[in-house]
Parts: sequence; C-alpha cells; structure tokens
Amino acid sequence: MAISTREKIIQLGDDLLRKQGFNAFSYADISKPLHIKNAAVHYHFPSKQDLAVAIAQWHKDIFNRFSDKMSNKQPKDRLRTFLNFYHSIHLTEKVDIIGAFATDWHSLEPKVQAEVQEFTEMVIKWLSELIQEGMKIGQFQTNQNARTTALRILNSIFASTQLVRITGSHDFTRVKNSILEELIN
Amino acid sequence: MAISTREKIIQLGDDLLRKQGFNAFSYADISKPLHIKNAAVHYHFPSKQDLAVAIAQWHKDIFNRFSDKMSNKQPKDRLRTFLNFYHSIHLTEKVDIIGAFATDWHSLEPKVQAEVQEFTEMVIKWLSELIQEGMKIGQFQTNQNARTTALRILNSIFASTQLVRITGSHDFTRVKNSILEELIN
DNA sequence: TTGCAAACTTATTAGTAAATAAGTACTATG
DNA sequence: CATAGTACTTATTTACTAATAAGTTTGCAA
Repeated sequence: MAISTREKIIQLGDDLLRKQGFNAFSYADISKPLHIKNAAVHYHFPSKQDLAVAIAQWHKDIFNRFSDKMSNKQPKDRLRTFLNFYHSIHLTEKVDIIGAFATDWHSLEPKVQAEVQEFTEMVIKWLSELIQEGMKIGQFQTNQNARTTALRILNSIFASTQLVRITGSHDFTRVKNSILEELIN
Repeated sequence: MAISTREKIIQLGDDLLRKQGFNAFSYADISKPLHIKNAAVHYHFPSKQDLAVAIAQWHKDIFNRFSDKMSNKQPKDRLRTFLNFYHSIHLTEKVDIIGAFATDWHSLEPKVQAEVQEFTEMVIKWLSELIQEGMKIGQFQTNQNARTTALRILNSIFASTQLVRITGSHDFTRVKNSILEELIN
C-alpha cells in the first residue's frame, strides 16, 4: 500500500516541527516538497493545531508498536534499544518530540497539549515499569524510586538531542553510555 | 541608576524567548508593554538576531557575576544554589535559556549560535570544575568523569524546566533532589 | 449513466511579520 | 548659541502567514 498524502504531511510536519520548531515552519514548507498546493494541506488538517494533534497521535501509535515489539525483551535490552532510538534522532539533526512540544507549549491549543501529555505519560510509565522489573531481577541498581529514575533518564536523553546542537555530537555518546553504566552494575 | 530602555528590551525579550520561543514573539510584543513604538526596538536592535545576540551576552554577564559570587563557597553549596536557580526559572513558567536556544537553533544566525555556544561551555566548565573539586575533598562521589557528570546534571535540570510544563511541577522537585542525593553520600 | 464523495486546485482575504526611511524632540558640549 | 548625537516617532513597504470559499478532477457505486 502506497503512503497516503495525509501520512506524508504528518511525517514531514513532524520532521519540520523537530528540526525548526512549531512556529518556524509554515504550510508552504509542507506543500512545496510534496508538490501539492497550500490548500491541500488545509484540506487534510484545517488548522495547524489539527496537524499538531495528528503528529502527537502518530507518536503514540509508533510508541505503542515499539513497546509491543519490546515486551518480551529483557529490561536491559529494552533500555538499550530505547537509548539507541534517541541516538538515531540525534543523527537526523532533529530534537525529541517531547522537548519540541514543551518549548512551544504556550503556542499549543488544549487539544494538542492533551495529546502530548498522554504520550509523555505513556513513555514515563513504560520506563518506570522497565526499571522496576530490572530492579526485581537484579539487572538494575538505584536507590531512587522508579518514576524519579525514569524522569532522569528521559530528561538526560531528550535534553541531549538539544544540547549536542550547541556542544557537538561527542557529548551525546558520553551521556548515553553513562545512563547505562550508572544503572547496570 | 534607572534601568535603560535597551536593558528593558533585553529582559523582556529574554522573558518572551523562554516563555514562548524565538519564533513565537514579535517586536510588537516587546514595544507594547514598554509603551514605545516598534521602530524604537529596531533602533536598539536592528534585527531580531541582534536582539538574540544581546540576550545571550546578557546571560554570560549574569553567569559571570553568579560564579564570582559563588567562588568562595563549598562545591556542595555551589551546586545547591545552581539547582535552586533553576527552580526559580521553573516557578516563573520559563524554560532554561540553553534549551530555548537549542530547539530554535536552525532559526538562529551564526553570530547568535556562537554566543550561545560560548555561554553553554562556560556553564559546563563551571559545573565540571565544581564536581572535580567536590570529588577531591570527598564531598561528591561518582565513577563518571567530570564533564559527563556535568552534562548529566545540566541536561536533567534544564530538561526538567521543559518536562514539567507537560507533567506538572511535582516532578521538578523529584529530579532536583535526586541530583543532589546521587552525588552527595 | 448518473450521482456523489474524496482529494484536490485556483483564487483570494485579512492579518501580522520584520525592517527601513525620514522626521522630531531632547540633551550635552564646545 | 550652535551643533551634533542619542533616542526616539511617524509612516510605509515588502513579504509571508493561516485560513477559506468556490470550482475541478477522479474514481467508484448504484
């Protein structure tokens, strides 16, 4: 099945959102590369906020598929794959979607904010459970509670996608490795 | 000495940059509250990029004064004050300037990027030295190198100012306390 | 074949953006 | 008192933005 225009718009919108920021791209930036007219984008997403909602929902879908696929893996491997996923974000010069939405938070309508909140809590919950499981089987060690550890991992890794734009790539690998080292052993 | 218009523009610009994002505020958002005309802002800062340069330099100045004032304090207390400073950012509904600049990175001209890079390295250097000193006198404990630890602290705390917009304030205190607990003991 | 809905294009609007040129008021200095 | 620089205002331009109304094409279904 060929990819639909609607899907192409979401993917390009996501790309622009994370490369430039929500207020830095326009419908023209979407319509031109797809060789469609401005109004065609408005046909699928009447307002820019509607597009933002769709992007957030798209991330929820992707994350659900990701967590399903990972469900039978060991906590250690799940965490490693999660961090590698962020590594690939960093390589494409994008920032993580959570940080991108957060800095533009006050430009977003409540319906967008609600989707972003849901997605973010999904990720935190997944990380927390992963940590608790890893603790139980002795794969991880920490004296913080699971949510706090989850928050610190999420913060460290999504902030890294931002910080390396300023300081350079080598710092990404430093942080990524240190997260693993700190928990494992 | 009364505060100059130039200074007022910088402070309000910084406020807007960190509350809304670089591309989400306009010169009108600055001129209106200050009861001056649009062109008066352009008189002080011909382009928006010039204003961004000034904001970055202003942060360098503030940080220099901060680090001078802290120089005779113990590493532990310096770190605590640093984290409290971020706590006050969070209370004003702003995000940290580093993350704000990073997400809007591709909207910034090289002259702005250079200033931001200089400021960021100043902060990382200050944190690294603080950690090394704390390790030497046995106040801190970590098996990571100083820059990596500095990066993780900076990442965790600046990402928190973003994440709590989505998840709520209580998570800020969690992260802040966990940074201290992890290092001290 | 007719009808009708989905997926567009054409054309336009109203608003806002950054930026600049030219003029004015104030103030300090020589 | 003249002049020159600083700090503005008035007025305007050019460009872009999101958004919408109205018309067109295409494919499928009754």
